[in-house]
Amino acid sequence: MKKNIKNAFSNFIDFTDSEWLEISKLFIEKKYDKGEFFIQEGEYCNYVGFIDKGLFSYYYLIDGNRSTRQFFFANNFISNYSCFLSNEKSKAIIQALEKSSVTLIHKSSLSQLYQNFPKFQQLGRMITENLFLIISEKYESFLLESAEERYLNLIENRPKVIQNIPQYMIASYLGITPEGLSRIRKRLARR
Amino acid sequence: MKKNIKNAFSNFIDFTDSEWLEISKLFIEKKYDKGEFFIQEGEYCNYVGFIDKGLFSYYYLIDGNRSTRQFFFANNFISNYSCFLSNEKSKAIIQALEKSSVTLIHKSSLSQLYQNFPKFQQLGRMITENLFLIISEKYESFLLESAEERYLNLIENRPKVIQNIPQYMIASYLGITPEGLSRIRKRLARR
DNA sequence: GACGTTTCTTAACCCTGATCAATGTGCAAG
DNA sequence: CTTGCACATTGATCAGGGTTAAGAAACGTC
Repeated sequence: MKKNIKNAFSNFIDFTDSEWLEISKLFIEKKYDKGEFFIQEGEYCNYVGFIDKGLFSYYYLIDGNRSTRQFFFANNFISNYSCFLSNEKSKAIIQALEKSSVTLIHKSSLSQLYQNFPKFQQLGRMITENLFLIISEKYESFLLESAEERYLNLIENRPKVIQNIPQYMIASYLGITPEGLSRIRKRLARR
Repeated sequence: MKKNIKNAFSNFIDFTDSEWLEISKLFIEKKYDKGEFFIQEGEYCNYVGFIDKGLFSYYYLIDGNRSTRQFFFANNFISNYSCFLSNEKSKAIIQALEKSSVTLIHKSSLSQLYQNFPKFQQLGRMITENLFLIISEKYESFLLESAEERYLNLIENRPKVIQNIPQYMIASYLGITPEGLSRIRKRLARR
């Protein structure tokens, strides 16, 4: 599945086949079963991943309640990137919602890539920019849209995947309670 | 005022005095009067700045209404960084709220720095990470706090500066209407 | 110092979604 | 099958903040 990440990279970086051979040696492929953790609360985050297949959720436990911040879908990077960078323990939890397959890069491998391939420095920016854009969009959607609109957008943009996610997680992701989402769904169904 | 940005950089990058001499040649110091624009809607954003002194607001015009997203304070980077990176025209406006002083770096100068000082590549990450953290915090505050709490935090964290900003901008920044903020202020005053 | 403009406040009413509590549904394990 | 648990729905009530419209205050300018 390394070709997925190769495709993703090649949008940003040109490299030769022999370079790619050396680079891809540093990648680790890992499978996750449903419910398995990419990172647990209190752990250090030493990997950035690229999801070849599957789905993860990124959430906090606030007073024992799951508060979902992100879903990570296939063909996107996955990480608690703040912690990856800051070397602090993760306050968030990242967990597979279904059987998934990820290409991992260890922090030290990334440093190695930065050194051996200066152009690879762009990768660090690329990942951060990627995350930056995702969060910007979410932030905008909170300012400009109602919960109902956010829900409709989610259905629009992630039609199939959303079907596999329990509603209380979707609600939390939308920033509302399960009851709130249930009412929105009822309201929409009446049309 | 270049020493401000030097201090900021030296948290991330070590360089010698002679390196710094070469680097700092690429910086441009610019003064902004109150109301002057760092970037206008529809312009390309070819500069990243570092605010030595002053205050800027970053906003959209939505149906003619100012919708404030950020304030940029002294000793922080300033940019419409998405546009800086993507080379698209800015949809946002960045405007000085008071007499300000900024150290600018042109995009081409930054590329030059990247080439001449590979370790400078970190700068790109640093800026993006900086913006990423800022927006993450704001996003969290929207999910977890009421407008009143966000207002109190703002007073707590930016006690003096906030006094110079008209309330309708603060309201917009907090994601509420001026009327809403007025009510909150009244409620707080009664205590 | 009077005027117009911009900003801020207040009030009445409305809407969205939170909270709390009860009920319903689906599925897994015994 | 049935017991139990997690998840979803529903209803009643409530609070925060939006909208609209009006007036008050602050400020710049002549």
